[in-house]
Formats: sequence, structure tokens, C-alpha cells
Amino acid sequence: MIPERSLEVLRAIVHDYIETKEPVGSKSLVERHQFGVSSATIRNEMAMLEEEELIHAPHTSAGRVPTDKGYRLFVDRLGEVKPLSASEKAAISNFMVGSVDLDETLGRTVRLLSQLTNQVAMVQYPSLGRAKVRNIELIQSADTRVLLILITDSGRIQQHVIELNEVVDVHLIGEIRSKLNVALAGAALAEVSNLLTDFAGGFALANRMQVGLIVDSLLDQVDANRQDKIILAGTANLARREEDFPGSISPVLEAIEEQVVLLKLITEMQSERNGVSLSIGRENPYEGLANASVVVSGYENQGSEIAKLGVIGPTRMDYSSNISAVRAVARYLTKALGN
Amino acid sequence: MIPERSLEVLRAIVHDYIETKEPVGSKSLVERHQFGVSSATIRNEMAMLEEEELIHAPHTSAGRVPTDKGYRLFVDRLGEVKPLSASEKAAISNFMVGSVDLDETLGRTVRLLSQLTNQVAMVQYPSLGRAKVRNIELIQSADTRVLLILITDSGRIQQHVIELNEVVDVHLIGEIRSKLNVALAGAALAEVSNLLTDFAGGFALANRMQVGLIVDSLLDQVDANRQDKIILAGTANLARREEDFPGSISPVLEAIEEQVVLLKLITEMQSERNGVSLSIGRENPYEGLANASVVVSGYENQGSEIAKLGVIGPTRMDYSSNISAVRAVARYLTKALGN
DNA sequence: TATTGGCACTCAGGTAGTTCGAGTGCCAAG
DNA sequence: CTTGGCACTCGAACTACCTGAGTGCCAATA
Repeated sequence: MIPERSLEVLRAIVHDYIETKEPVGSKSLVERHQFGVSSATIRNEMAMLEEEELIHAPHTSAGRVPTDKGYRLFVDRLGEVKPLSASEKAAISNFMVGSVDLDETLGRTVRLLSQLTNQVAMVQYPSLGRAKVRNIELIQSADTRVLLILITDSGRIQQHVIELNEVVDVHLIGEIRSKLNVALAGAALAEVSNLLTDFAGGFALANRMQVGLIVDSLLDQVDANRQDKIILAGTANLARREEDFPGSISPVLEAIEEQVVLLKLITEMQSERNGVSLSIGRENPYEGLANASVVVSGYENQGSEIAKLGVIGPTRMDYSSNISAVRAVARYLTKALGN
Repeated sequence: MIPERSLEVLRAIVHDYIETKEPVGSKSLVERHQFGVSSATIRNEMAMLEEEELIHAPHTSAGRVPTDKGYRLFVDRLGEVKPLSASEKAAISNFMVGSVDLDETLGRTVRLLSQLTNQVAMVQYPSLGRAKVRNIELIQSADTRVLLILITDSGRIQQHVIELNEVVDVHLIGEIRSKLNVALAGAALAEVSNLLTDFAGGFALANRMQVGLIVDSLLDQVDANRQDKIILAGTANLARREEDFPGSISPVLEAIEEQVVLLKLITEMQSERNGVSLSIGRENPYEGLANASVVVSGYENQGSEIAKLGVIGPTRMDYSSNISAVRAVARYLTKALGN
């Protein structure tokens, strides 16, 4: 096992490197921290750490920089979580008051998180996975079109326009609507597909075509949106940290613009300690994010996790602050959704 | 007035500069274009153009670079509009097929435009200004909440959850709904406010509170969204053009993240030739966009302009291609909305 | 055995000097 | 008005050099 003092040294290196953005050498290390030993001893420690691939020297006569593995050890074993400052806490509660619908709440949340961390923030819309149908509406929106609205118990509202290619009969629409609600009210989204087998059978032959179109659209909506949506804020923060990304920030921008990539990423991340999960540098499956770290946490509604939120920044980020910010915001959002 | 040949020289300078990204000198100019004159003559012309502040030398012994004013003259007088290639046209029509609701259409449009131009693309949601009410729906979404849905004849659908603080009475909601539709069907949004004065008066005293809340929310929605929404795509293209932005791209990213800034900007831009309007470099009222140019065009529904779309890129952009792409996409979108 | 001071070594980054050449402005002749 | 010629400018690119922070290793020490 790695001895205690080596870990102290690693922690100090990570700390100083995040602060100064310069590779850190043995001498400056003993100056800035109270190890009771000389720089030569620290050098020996550092040789150990390098052996373990926890730190790395950019070139022979430079200081050391933590590797991804080093950061990983740091967050797993050493990172004390910074409590939020009073002003940060105030910012969080202020931000939340007075938003009533889901869109607005999530929009505020993502901006809040990006301000708090000075990173790119993301919030995933609640997954439909465990949600239940609360209400289905069908509204005529033009001669041959109806608007289908699906409201779930997580407060999510989805709408879609269906083109029926025939003039809409108002009574038929009403009939479909009420039968759909009878069949599906309170049903888990996962069951919707089963519950609607042969739904069209309950209608007159002439109408089955239209009913089929509507059912298909509803299933599409339940299904296609299982892979959810993510909203972002603070993209400009990336550019402000440009020097933290060797090469260019453009691969990072590309990755986060690609919703599919992001969704896959955060879905695959397993919660670690405190409900927060991290993906550091090359741990990340996407080449474009090789110099980036992702911090995410799930948030809940009615006791079960419904989606995730988090931040993306350079591997050299302040993990302690970001972890606590992400965790706090996730908690507040959970609370806000509780109402 | 500026003589014809000087204009030719300016055009050549702009052309070469866009292509090579290097300041262009008199000698390379005569090599690459068939002026029937020597480089010395061109030098004289260039001295003229510099006098007029149409071009500018970064330093004594360098070639010339167009100024904002030079670009302006170029687009106003000289820019022949590149026709789109066949494959580009194909891309446009392919992109449009099969999207039925407004969100999807606009989402596709903005991605299309960014792919076509390799710039950051933006599409403004249809302004509510001249639109008319098609339909208003009220749906109970929880014990004390109703969902208000406003559908306009431009196909735009807006929703908002209203917290009533009292248990909702289904019949009352139904009554409000039908009275609202009677009062407002076909009305221009601008008139909604007038038409609803004393709307609550038609209800029993006990219900006026709830009716008031709903009417307020509706007015908010009509009003607050007059300042519309913009969707973006291709932000990563900015980073790929990083070297085109002296200093950093971060002010540009900030500006485009700030919806308010963008909206103000494109709203103030006056249509020039062909329905396309440009804002070049420092013509731009926002400091952060001093090195950027904006190309926008309006798109229409039912014969009147409802909103704008366009691209943002470095001042040193290929104006001809971008102008024609923006114009073409605006036309296709207009056509797509026509159905 | 762990720690320490000492020492030779390395190498990125900064400074200074040099050259190179594309580009300029100007002028006198055509 | 155009042109060839010419002296001049100055950034970019290259070289050489120096500096100093940092290293690894070793022999002496607690």
C-alpha cells in the first residue's frame, strides 16, 4: 500500500497545481507546506509517486503534474469536500424561488450551476423511465392535425403535432382521448406499449387508421425520449479556460454539442461516493474529452433518481468545490421538485 | 467616386485575403489576377484604397488587409452571390422532409445552416407580433395546477404551468377555456390584452381570483415572449476558426450565449439587398463581436416576415457563400412553413 | 533504514543578434 | 497614367547563448 506521507505529497501536488497551473517542484512544495522534511526527501517520495504513475514530469527538469490516475486517487481518498460559502448558499436558494414549471426550474438550475462553478453546466431532463402517465391530451391544431400532449407525474410535458392526412373529426378525437386516458392513467411509461396493443380494435373500422397514427406517435414519444435531452449553460467558460486544454477546445465543444455523446457518457457513469460520480480525463470514453473531467450527480423526484446534472471542465479543475457545488445543486433541485 | 479599377483591386484583395488568411501584397495580386498592369500601378491603387480606409496595412512592410469599411463596400457593391452547388441544394431539401412540428423544423433548419456554412447558425423563433390566436387550452396537471397552452397560427405552441393555490374545479376550468376561445379565436396577439379587459367580470365573484391568475399568465406569455427565443447550432465551428479571432473567442461565445444581446442585434439589423442584412465587425454595437460578422435574413409565413435566421462568423468570412446559404435556407424555411 | 546536504546535469524559456524577403513608397523616364 | 528601378522597412524565422528551476544520485549522518 502507498504510505501515508506519499499521499500527503500527492495531495499537496494536486492542490498547488490546481492553484498555480504550473508543474510543481520539490522545493516549492516544502516551502508552501509544512512537511517536517527536506526537499531531498520529498524528491524521493516523488520518485515513488512517479513510479506508481500518479504524477508525471512534462520534461526532465520540470516539476510534476498529476496524472489522471493521480487525480482519481486524489478524489477517491483525499478530497475533503469544501462546504459551500454562505453567499453561495444564498445564491442557490434565491435562484430557485418562483419558478413553477419544469422548463423554468431546470433552466435556472443549469445557469446557477454554471455560475457557481465557472464551468460548463448541464442538466438532463427527467428520464421517462420510471415515470407514470398523468394525463394525455389531444387537441386539434389545424384541419388535418392534432396536437398530442403527454404529461407525466414528474411534471414533464411533451408535445407533438400529428399529421393525420384527413380532416379531423372532433368527436372521434374526443373519444380517442378519453379512451387513452382510461387505459393509461397512472400507468408506468414502460408499460404503455403493452397496454395499447390492439387499442385500435375498440374503434370503428373506418377510424382505425387515424387511431393507429395517434398511438404510434404516442409510443414514439414515450420511446424516443427515453434517451433524454440535456440543456447546457456557460459554454463560454470553456473558452475562458482555453489554456487548460492542450491543443484546442474545439473537440470539447464538439463533444458537448453532441447530445448523444453526453447522454451516453452520463448514463454510463456509476455513482461513487455521496451520490456524485466523476470521469477524469482519459477515463472518459470519448477522445475529445481526454483533457476534460465530468462531475455528475443524480437528482430525484418522489424518492427515486430521475435524471442527472453536472459540470464539465478541464482535468485540472478544483474537484472539491465542483463536487460540493454539484451535490448541493442536485439536492436543492430534488427539494424544488418535491413541491 | 471611386474608379472602377480600384474596386476591382479591392475585390481581389478581399478575395485573396479570405482564401489565404495572409495580408495580400501588390506582387502576388498581379500574379493571381489578370490586371493588365504592373505591380507598381497596383501599389498606387492600393495607396488610394488605404487613403479611403478601405484597406489597412498591419505594419509597414506587410501586405494589405480589408477594413470593416472595405468589407462593407465589398458586400454592397461587388459581391456576386455564389449559386449553391447541387449537393448543397440536395442537402437542403433532404433536411427538410418529414418534420411536422415547428420545434423540429427549426431545429433541423439551424443544424442545416451550420453545416452548410461551417459557421455558428442561429434561428429565431417566430415572433408573436403579428401572429393570431388559433387555440387556447387549459388542462389540469395536478390538484392545484393547470397547464395553459397557447397555439398560434404560425404553428408555435407555448405552454406554461399555472399554480392556482386552490384545488382546481374541472367545470370552472372548462368554462374559462371555452370563454377564452370565444373571446380570442382569430385575434391578433397584440389585441389580446385589450380583449381581456374585465374578462374576469363574466365569472362568479368566488372564481375571479383563479380567472385572474389564468388571464395574467396568458398575458405574460403573449408579452414576455415578444422578445423571442433563439436556437443555435455549430458553436464548435467558432473554436475551429480560433485563429480568425484576434485575442480570444471567449467574448464571442459570451455574446452569443446571451440571448438578449443576439435578439437585440438581429432585431435592429435592417434588411439590405435581397432581404439579407449584414453587420460587419465594428459596425456591430457589441464590443465582443468586434471581430465578428453577422449575416441574417428574415423568413416568412403567410406572406409576412415572422422571424429571422442567420450565421455568425469572423469578419474574414466568405460573404458570398454565406449570404447565399442564409438566403436559400430562409426561402426553404418559408416554403416549409407554407404547408 | 530513512533523511539530508551536496553536486553535476538537464532543458524549457527568455534574450540578443542575424539574416531573409516580401512588401512598401517614391521617383524619373517612357 | 504607367512602369521599372531602387532604397528602405520590419516581422518572421533562425541561431546562439544564458539562466534557473528542477532533477537524480550519492555519500554522510542520525
